[in-house]
Amino acid sequence: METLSQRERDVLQSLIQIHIAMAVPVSSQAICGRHLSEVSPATVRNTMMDLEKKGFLHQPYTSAGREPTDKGYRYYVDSLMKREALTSEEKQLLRDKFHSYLKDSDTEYVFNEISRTIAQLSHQLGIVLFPRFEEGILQKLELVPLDRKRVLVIITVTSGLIKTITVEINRPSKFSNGKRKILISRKNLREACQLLNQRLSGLSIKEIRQSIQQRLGYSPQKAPELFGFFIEEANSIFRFNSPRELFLEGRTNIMLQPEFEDHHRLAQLMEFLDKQESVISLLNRQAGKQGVVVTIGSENALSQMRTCSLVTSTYNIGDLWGTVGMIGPTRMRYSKYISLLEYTAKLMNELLSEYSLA
Amino acid sequence: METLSQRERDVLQSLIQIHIAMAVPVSSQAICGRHLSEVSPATVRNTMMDLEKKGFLHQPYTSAGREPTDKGYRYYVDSLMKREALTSEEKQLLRDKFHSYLKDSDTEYVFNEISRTIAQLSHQLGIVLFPRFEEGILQKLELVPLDRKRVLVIITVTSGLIKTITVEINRPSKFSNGKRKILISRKNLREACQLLNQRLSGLSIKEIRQSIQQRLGYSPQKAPELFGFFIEEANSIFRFNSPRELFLEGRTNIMLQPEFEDHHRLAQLMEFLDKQESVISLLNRQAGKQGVVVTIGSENALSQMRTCSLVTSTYNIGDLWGTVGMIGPTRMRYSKYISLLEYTAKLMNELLSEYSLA
DNA sequence: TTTTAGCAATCTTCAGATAAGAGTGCTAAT
DNA sequence: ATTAGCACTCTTATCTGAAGATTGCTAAAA
Repeated sequence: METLSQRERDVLQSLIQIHIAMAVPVSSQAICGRHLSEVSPATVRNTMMDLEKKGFLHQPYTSAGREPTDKGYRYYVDSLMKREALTSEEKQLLRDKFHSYLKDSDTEYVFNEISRTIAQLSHQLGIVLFPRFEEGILQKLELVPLDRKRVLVIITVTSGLIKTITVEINRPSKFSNGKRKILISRKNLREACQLLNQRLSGLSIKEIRQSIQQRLGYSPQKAPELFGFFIEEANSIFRFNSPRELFLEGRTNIMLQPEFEDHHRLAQLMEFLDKQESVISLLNRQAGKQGVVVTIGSENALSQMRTCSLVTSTYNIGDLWGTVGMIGPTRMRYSKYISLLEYTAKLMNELLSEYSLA
Repeated sequence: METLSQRERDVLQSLIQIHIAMAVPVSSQAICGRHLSEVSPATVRNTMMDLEKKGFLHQPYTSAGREPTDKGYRYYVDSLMKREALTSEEKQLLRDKFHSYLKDSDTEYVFNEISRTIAQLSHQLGIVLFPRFEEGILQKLELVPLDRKRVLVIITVTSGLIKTITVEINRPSKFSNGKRKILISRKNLREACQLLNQRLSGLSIKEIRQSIQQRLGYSPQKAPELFGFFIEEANSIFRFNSPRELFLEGRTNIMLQPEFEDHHRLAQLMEFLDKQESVISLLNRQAGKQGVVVTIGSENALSQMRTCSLVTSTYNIGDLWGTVGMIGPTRMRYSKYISLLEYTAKLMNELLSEYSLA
């Protein structure tokens, strides 16, 4: 990492703090007025020129104040910024909110409210991505007959999280080529269920989907048709990429930021946010990183995110993990929001594992 | 309804058509140029004055062209507009899309895609509201043990739609005041389940929630604790107002309309859309109406919707019904979009009932 | 060598002025 | 009842100049 003189560090830090608060290019005077009153504006100006040459600042036009570049923010986040811890009131507020959500045992509701809370406290866009169910280890699989044609598959992974999927057995398809009808009897189901559990439990959902064919083979000893069906349909049964895994709240917060006065830029971002898959894939790049991760502006690669920062943290529910985070303009209060996400993730780790989630 | 002369009707219709296409105040000249070439602009001007006096038109400023008022649009939709049927290509496209969604039997995905399709074809905001499960008649209720503490409740209503809810049995609560633990044995569950079905099936979910106390009483003959639990928790078990009942797609479409150049107005609308409950309650006002319903601008009462129109239709899945619709500026192509929603609802009626939905 | 004061130069922003143009409303003629 | 003609109104775009913010540079001071 590039080294900066103490003076440069002071100026950069001060400038960024002012810029975050005021959302306009910062002048040498402003810096002296607020933080560095011991030196003159001229001195600060000289330092600013140096910082600009090194790529930490940028001048929107000749003889305007300076704004931090993405590189400037990066340096700030990595080396300058002092974390602002949440106050005990804020922590209590968060705890209380979590407990009130959890009264309702509807998982989706809980996740949605969490993203809403993040949005509320940060005035940014709050994000929660459902735990990556695919990575979960199958604990138990149950089959419940619904009617003549449909079976409910209940998949429990070791975290205790469950997913239910309705499958239609006798739908016209390649497999049952119009001729044989599979009988859904209690007995059939019980046998199939037992065998599936024997063969599949302990594997991750992903593994199951990928290798069910080999694992089960076409050994037609018991309940062969139901088996055939599961093998045939494994891809859709064990696939969990529902668009409903992603919870975004607080779009308005972002809209109201001055950097999105430009209508066109805003439209681009919103279009991007509307495509859940692309947001999910953005979040997946952060997968596996420890702690809170900040991705600033152009570090995001995607053009729609060029002027935005993404702050994320991973949370864990048993052996499953998901992502919680926020999106806002690069000019955001990292020092506070990092703590917010850290604490939110911690609460999720603590509280969500203990409760029933479906 | 107010009666208008043929001339007035011609002018109003022509003006609205032009306004929908051009998004600017319409001049007398424009009307003569496009539709009423047999009369002079001066004549049209006179008629426009009459229409303005009657409240159908409005002039943004002296000596500008005219725009339709909400009343003008209302008259247009009720008496002037010729429905534009979908072309057979469009119908086929819709059918194809539906069939491709239904390959995946994830209900939420299907509903989400439908709202996305509406958005795509109309360039407005597409809306789908999940069927009102509350109105459904309970067909069957099943209890499946998940682990020591949790039971999965599977509720099937007569349409065949199902919902699953995880309930935690031994959570600390008013009811089990810290002392007695309810045992979740297969036998206990089977008995409770049987009894619940006996007493509750044939009732609507709403009725069950409201009157479960009376219906089950505290008759502690069999599985008394489990029973007590269900009575105690009926309100949360049989409540379905998940925020995930509402599917909105295509926010960007609306943003790009010229009427939302004003940032502040846009922010207000988006804030409104972000509060799912308020959108749901807006949709619920259309509940029970037949066919496609158009609500124009201030007819919506809500200030955030003052400049928008809501077009909705009801669809049915068995005995359940839901709402599908769109939101856009009052200046929208009603003639086409009404047909679009009508056909979409028809497809939903036809296709969704036959498939497994969970 | 580092810091600072002083100052011309640069660029934005805003208010006001002007010109062009679109469209109406009115009047009088058809 | 319709229309042509025309003055009038209001918007929009472009330009201007003044005010103000802020810089970069130079030369002096620390």
